[in-house]
Amino acid sequence: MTDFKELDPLLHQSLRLAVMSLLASVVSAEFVYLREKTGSTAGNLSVQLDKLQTAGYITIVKDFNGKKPRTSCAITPVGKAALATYVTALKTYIQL
Amino acid sequence: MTDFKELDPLLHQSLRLAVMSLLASVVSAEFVYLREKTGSTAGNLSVQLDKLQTAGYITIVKDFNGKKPRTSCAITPVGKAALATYVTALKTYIQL
DNA sequence: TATTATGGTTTATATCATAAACTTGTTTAT
DNA sequence: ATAAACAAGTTTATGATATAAACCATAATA
Repeated sequence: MTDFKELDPLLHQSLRLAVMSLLASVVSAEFVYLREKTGSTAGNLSVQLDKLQTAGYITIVKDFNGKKPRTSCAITPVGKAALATYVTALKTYIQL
Repeated sequence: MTDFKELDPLLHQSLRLAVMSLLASVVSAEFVYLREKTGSTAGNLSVQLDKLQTAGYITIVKDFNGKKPRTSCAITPVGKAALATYVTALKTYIQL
């Protein structure tokens, strides 16, 4: 130790990190599922998903499931790489 | 998984986490040492140390080393416990 | 036809992080 | 002796961020 590596500010936020964590292990996940799993409000989730998409960390696809709107999210290779880098950086702060 | 545990907002910030990480493994450390190790500005460090002290996570003692002012910081038991809890919570977000 | 529910988005505000400016005192140069 | 530069911090101004509340659109229900 040490030389603390910079922590990607986009991932260093609990809701966004939780979303990325969830998306890392599945092909894709729906908005409602993410909201329930994270316990977040829909508004907050909507804002944070936008930021992750803008950064290229996830893709968001909207369609309809019958008559209901459906928002599906998936992590991108860029997002996976960023998450891996983030975890590596975290290890310069805490012993895992 | 999962049930993401809440991340102590006081520790979920890079400079404060770096400081706590440094203090966790020593009896005490001086302001200048912490500034150099973290690469932070003095102003930012000053503010963040205050917050950690206010939370009871560290103690700050001021004295003089010859004629120079000296600020020494040490982690408290409360701070150590909070750090341990934080690490545990982090593990609900990332696989270690 | 209201009313409630579903699936979100927009935006207002309060908090936070940070650098810049400042303070207090010391050492060095002139 | 005076001025200039340095050391160790602190204070503050402001820009960015996180979040809940308010809102919108459509669908199902009473």
